[in-house]
Amino acid sequence: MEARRKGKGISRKRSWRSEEDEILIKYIKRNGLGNWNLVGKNSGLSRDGKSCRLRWLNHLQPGLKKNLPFSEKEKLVIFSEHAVLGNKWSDIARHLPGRTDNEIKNFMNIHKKKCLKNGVISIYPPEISMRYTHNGITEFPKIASSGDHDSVVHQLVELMDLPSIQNTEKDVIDILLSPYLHNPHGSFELLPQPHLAGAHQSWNTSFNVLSSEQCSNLSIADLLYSDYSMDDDLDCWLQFISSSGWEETSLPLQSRLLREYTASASGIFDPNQTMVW
DNA sequence: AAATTCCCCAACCGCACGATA
DNA sequence: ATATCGTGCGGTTGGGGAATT
Repeated sequence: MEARRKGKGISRKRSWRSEEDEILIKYIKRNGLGNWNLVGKNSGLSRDGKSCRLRWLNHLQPGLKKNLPFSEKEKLVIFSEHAVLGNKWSDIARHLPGRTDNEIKNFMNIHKKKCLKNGVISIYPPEISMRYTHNGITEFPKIASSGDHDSVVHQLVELMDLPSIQNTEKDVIDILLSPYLHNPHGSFELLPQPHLAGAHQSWNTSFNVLSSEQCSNLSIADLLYSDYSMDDDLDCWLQFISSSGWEETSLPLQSRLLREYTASASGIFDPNQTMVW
């Protein structure tokens, strides 16, 4: 009635009361799991079978880790499986005892939303996305959310305020990557981009300089997690690039060139420094 | 303190698929 | 072969508490 008065129509949602839960649990204890439609009809609940099934699976069945936040290990499993399976929530849930598909779906949807809001393109932590980097080529991780591919790319284009490019993933990636390719110290660095402010915070990690080997194995996703600002010495770097035949070289060779260059650079960069997450 | 906005998560919807009649 | 039913799945919605103004 309240909803109707507010002109929003009648709400379809009705939360389960504890009395209803008790009835459902008793019914299933007595009759076992079987035909959910019969549960709806015979339990005395004014709920349909689907609703009963959902309530049981997501909240009442034994062994659920209800009210326990996902552990870091569980999160890693989710990301790892999602990178392979995509939105196959029930398949992912099979790897996590006590967790439901709905729970995982909610977690990922919230996570994706945060990534999108913060301008983080890769939804996966680097340790996951690096797994899918082979021979220097990374399969770009799935981005965000609902909607078809084009609409996702369109979202990105809007989000990143890139007005005049084609709506293709390649164009978006090219533009996203371009700032990194001009770093003079052998580490890939991110140009100042206000729309990416705070992006690195999503993993609660710190990101130090990468060694050149690490750079050569980096994925787009990993690059997008860095939060370094552009170095002033751009001209020097560009000069090095143009004289090195960089464009024609293979990734391993580029890696070596980077190493050589950084070794001769001002000492800001330590080629042996490791990445800290 | 009150109003508003944000965010999370439980509940719902529609569709696909397999089993059965 | 096909109609019906039950189940499972993924996408979406909206209630309500938390955070912010």
